[in-house]
Amino acid sequence: MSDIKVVVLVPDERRESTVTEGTKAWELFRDDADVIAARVGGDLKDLSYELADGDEVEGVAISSPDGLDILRHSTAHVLAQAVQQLFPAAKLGIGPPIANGFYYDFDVETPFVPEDLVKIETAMRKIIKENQRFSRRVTTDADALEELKDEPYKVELIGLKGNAGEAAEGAGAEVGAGELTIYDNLNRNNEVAWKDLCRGPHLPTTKRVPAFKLMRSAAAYWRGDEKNKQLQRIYGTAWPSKEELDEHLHRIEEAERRDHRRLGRDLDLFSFPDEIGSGLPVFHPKGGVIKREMEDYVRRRHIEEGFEYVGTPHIAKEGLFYTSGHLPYYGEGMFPALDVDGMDYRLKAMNCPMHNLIFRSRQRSYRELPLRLFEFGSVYRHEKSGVIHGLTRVRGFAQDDSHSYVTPEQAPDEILHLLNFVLSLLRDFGLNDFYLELSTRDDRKDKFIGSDEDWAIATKVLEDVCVETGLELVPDPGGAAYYGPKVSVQARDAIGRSWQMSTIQYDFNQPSAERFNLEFVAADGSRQQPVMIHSAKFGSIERFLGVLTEHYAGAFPPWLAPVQVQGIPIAERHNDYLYEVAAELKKHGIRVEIDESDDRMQKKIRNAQLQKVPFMVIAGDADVEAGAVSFRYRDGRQDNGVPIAEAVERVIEAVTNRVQV
RNA sequence: GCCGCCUUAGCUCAGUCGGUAGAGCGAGUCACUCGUAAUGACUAGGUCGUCAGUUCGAUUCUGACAGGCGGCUCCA
Repeated sequence: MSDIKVVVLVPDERRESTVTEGTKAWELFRDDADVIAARVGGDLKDLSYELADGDEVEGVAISSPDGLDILRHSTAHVLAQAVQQLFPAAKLGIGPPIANGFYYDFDVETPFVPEDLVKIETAMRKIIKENQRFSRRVTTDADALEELKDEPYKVELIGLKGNAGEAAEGAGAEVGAGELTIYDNLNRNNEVAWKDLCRGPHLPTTKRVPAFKLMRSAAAYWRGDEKNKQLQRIYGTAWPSKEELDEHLHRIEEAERRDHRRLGRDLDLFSFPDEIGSGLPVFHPKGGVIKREMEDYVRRRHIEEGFEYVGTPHIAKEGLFYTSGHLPYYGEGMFPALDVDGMDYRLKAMNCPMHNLIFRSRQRSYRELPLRLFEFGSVYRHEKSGVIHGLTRVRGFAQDDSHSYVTPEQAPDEILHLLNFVLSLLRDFGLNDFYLELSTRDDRKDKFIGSDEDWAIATKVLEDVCVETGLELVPDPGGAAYYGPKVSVQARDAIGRSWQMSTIQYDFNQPSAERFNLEFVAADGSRQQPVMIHSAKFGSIERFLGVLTEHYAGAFPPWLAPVQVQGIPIAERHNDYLYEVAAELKKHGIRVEIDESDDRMQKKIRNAQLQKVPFMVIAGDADVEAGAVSFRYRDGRQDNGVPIAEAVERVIEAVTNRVQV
């Protein structure tokens, strides 16, 4: 047996090494228990990979991004084996790793119930304990088809191999594009305990799954198409250690604690009365304060940025939405027609057609451009019943919607202007972490209108502007509106979740002669067609309020807080004194309430704390005598003996500067 | 829209193997007037989501509908 040379890549070092032919990758990393796979010349391999002369080999640690995927995908195999053990009739779908975990789809007669998950988890632990070896075996299409003839979904995937573009998301983990492989799970006697079509790589053995948990089961369409059969999907999570699993579960709890639907009730912000209908929120007085503050601020900023505030009705004759193209392309998203004296009216699902009519209401000159129209437009969308979610997906909402009418030459500057404006607004509301998404047309021509050339121009304009911001840019093919491409701003919240906020869309279709036939008179006296740029800064006021609630976990910055100052008298005789302090604050527009219930002051502090009021001013005998208050922040910090004037100043300062406390 | 689960007091939840229900918090009343996250006592509050069916009898079993939750699909 001859020697071969390999290079082991360790951080900042290339370590040349001579090994005998037939050496497996694991032998290079036997001292490092964290290494669960190898990257050879850029490709991920099992640790059982047999080294070849000249290979450059790097260990893949379990906690690296690739390592986590391998761990999770391997855990998905353990899940599938356990399911087929307990439910022999279950047919396998796909089982890829996903963010924080994995899933596996099964075709079973009866959906899984929570008790099933408990049993499956137990079976999985047994498989892990058995320390089965993941063993890779190269096969051919023909052999695999024969071997897996009882797995109809796998057979379908083999047929798709090579057409990765057509396969479902996640299917790449099964077949990939290269050679077809099957992974056998071998028990201690080297008998095949279970096998699955899979590209790999995998952990060396099942025992290398340190910590996992099954989360839930749900139905999912085969290959993500609602025309296909629904399979039963089991979601799980897996981590390099028990501690990391616990931290993950803790983060989920934290997210639940921030859930705006719960906080909306606890803080008395809004509700969804059944009598009104699904997805139709009402704002209570406290939610109304936040909503009003948001709207006032956003309206003022728009006007400062050169927008003109307009107003339009909630319904219109149906023909308007045929002119705009919304009914043919977006009809099922709109509420059914209302018959008004024999004429069909529709609740509007968007504001642009009405803004177009304002533009068209008289002849426009190039000197007026860019013409920027803005309003909080109430729109109604017939969202499918299963998608409605708190304030983030509703059926009736207000868009902070604007349309800029520009010459094609002005479009890039206007878009950049809008993008910078959007970002500065979001920052004012405490969101600082963004990336952009560019949604473009795909080749489903029936979903989009306009010429290839116009689409190309529009897409280029948006893309250039995106690049100019220097922000991370993620492509989203097929995500465009039917009338043009869009860029959306995705904001990450306090616990790292990203939300689609603002959208900016380039539209050369609605102004066209076949649609609204918008025109302006150019410098040379000719009539030209403007481009319109749609933009919504928050997307929807409702949704943004929901996102902010979760971002702040209900502890809004003082300028947005429904109650900014809670006055807490230590005994009843201090009420009047606090009312004097309150009067001083109210002179400056501060929202202040005095708790004059007969609760004890400890209870009053607790209540203010639970309501997440930013400031508490507490007064007892000592404070009255000194003409001062005890000034408490909601995080528990407190300064005693603060003179009234200074307390007022502190509150005003925080509110005016829109700082968080 | 699809699949599954759920719906009992304002909230969170017990409970009734078919004989119309309880707790804690909250609310109201009273007492207490208190120095940094829950003072005490008492009281009120529920056609058990809605409508049908089975039954002597349904909150409990069955069905439909509405609403919610978790996913899938969708999100102009």
